[in-house]
Amino acid sequence: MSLYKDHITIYDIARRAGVSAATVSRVVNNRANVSIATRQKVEKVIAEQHYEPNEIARTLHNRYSNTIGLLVQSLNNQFFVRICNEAEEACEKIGYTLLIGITNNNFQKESKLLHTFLKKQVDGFILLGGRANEYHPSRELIDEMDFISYQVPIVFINGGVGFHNCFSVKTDEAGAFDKIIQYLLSCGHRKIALITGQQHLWTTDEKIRVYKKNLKKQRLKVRDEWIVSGEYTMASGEQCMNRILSLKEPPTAVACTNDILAIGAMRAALYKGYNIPRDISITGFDDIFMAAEFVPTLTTMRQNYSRLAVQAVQTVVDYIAGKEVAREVTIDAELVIRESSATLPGAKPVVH
Amino acid sequence: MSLYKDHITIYDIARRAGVSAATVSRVVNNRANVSIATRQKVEKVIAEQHYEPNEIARTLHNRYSNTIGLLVQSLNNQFFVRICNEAEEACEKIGYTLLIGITNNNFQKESKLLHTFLKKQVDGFILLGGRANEYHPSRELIDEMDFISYQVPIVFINGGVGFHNCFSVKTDEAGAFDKIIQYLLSCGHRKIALITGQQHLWTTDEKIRVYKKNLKKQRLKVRDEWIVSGEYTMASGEQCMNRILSLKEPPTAVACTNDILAIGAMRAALYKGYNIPRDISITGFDDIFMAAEFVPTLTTMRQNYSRLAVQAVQTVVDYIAGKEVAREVTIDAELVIRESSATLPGAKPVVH
DNA sequence: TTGTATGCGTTATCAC
DNA sequence: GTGATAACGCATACAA
Repeated sequence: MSLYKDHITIYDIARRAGVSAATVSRVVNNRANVSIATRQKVEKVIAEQHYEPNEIARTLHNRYSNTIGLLVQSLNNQFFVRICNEAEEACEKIGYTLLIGITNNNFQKESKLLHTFLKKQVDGFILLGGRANEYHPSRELIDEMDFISYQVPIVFINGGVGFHNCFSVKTDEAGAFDKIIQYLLSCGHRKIALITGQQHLWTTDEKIRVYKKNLKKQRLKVRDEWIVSGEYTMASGEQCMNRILSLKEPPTAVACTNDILAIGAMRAALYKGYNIPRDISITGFDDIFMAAEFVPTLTTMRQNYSRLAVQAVQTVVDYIAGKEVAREVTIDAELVIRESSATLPGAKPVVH
Repeated sequence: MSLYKDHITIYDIARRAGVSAATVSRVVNNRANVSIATRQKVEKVIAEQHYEPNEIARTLHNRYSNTIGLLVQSLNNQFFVRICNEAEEACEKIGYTLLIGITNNNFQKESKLLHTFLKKQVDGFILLGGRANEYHPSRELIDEMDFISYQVPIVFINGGVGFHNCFSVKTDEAGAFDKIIQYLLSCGHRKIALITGQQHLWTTDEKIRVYKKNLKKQRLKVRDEWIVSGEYTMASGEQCMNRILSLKEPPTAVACTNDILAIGAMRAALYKGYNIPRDISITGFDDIFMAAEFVPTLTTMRQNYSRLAVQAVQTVVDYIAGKEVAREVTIDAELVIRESSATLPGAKPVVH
């Protein structure tokens, strides 16, 4: 490897400005104890030479890299993308760099990235999706998280149940799903089916629970064949919907546990010639961009992306600054009514 | 900031193993000149202590961080996301880390990220979208790129015209757009409109040129009102399409310069009650995931994401390894015929 | 206010 | 085959 990197260092500046490296450092870091004359002299040389401090050397000395590692399951789900965007912005605002790692829901890769980033001295982790969302994490996973969180803070977004030493920022998924199911009920729907992604994920199981609870409260029968679980992909949403549409007694509404599934479900219904929402209502969860772009547009719960991300970043930063930090923060979601859901005759919808 | 980081260092291992730090380093780096006995002894301690070398210190010494910075315009366009994914995978395979920065098409942010990453000692840059796509880059931009590329290699993906010191990996956009226009012509379409994003972008202007060239070759009139330019958003695609549909003499086909625009165009047509492709054919460019997910699915040109990304990463790595590297690499795209385009009576489509 | 010396964790050079 | 030492670029404690 040819060594062609040849950077200007603090010593070059010092020599040219006729001062010591320490003084240059003071100027660069805006320390008070530098005379105006010296400061100006040094600043002039810095500008002339386009000097930029070496962050690697800084990190080695300071022990802090001003970098946060964000491990995300996939960037194919716009939900994750929006969180990344917001987190990146939040980081930039406070002079941090966000290191994004894509795990592809591959446990090994997730583990590898965790260590790679740790070796790069990230100051903390934000975990989004992936195995941390398991409802019942394995002993091995817990051990790994303990190993990491012993060194730097870990913040989960919408996940991380059962990791005692970590932090968690999450949408009030139960409350949010409650809202949308109650909305469908208030629209007069009595035959409501449920399409979910993988079970045993925190975000899935909570919603199934809320769905059942609401039906029971309305004294409606919970039918097993109306609860169809696949995985969180559009193709799976289609398959689940096809299953539902082929039932002897199809429902009038289908609630999906995320938007990707809902859009898959809409595709399936559209292909079979159904009119949405006239023939069947469909709802999602997340409010990804596509929810407003598909035809018809999707009724869904909007997660507060910005607050989720900002809170996660802030938690890392506050923690390493030694501040007192809440172990768990819950954030509300908002019902967004669009074209994919209809009100049945005689009903008057209630929005909470 | 409380200093709670307290890592195990090579000296800790050395002390515990009863050897010198130099020897531990040799073991860690798999150097040959270490006796088997010593090696095993050291490895045992490393495993026991869960020692992981500090990459920051390594980078400071080696001058190489094994990190590549990827500046991307946005992660909301799935095209960019796929490139990021592929690049990240390519990096991981060769022990590199990909540092993703999101510029939001904000020139200032792009510039800032460039310097931030440089200070973090990235070994090279990959630039995806953003101002580098300008057909005629400003003097100021060229100067900035020169400043950077003097220090580390810069590789543009689908852009970077006019930066003499940089590298470029690009889809053969002209050839690819040629294919899809010729396909539409071979389907019998004679009235073909064009929807584009911002002009003065390399990727836009090339396609306009190819569009005009093909019409002229067929002795078809190039009508100004059939060339509608907006920006690369779905909403803009809708607006452009509405403009086209309100013409006295609407076309039978609309070619769009990317998939996002095409999906916007389809939305607009669907809302007005048009049947696609019976009433009007629509084509895109890129083959993002949504192209296969929208109803109807979109006929488009598939860019070779994997090759684009792998080639870009390889270019950086080869260059810093001192190898001879091609300044420009062009990669073919592939026509993907789906539901959104129809063949007019009597025509027989030709696929190149 | 400024300079000197030292350490951050690692690797390379040079002895032994 | 192994160890001592210097250097990477920066920032701080301490001295002046």
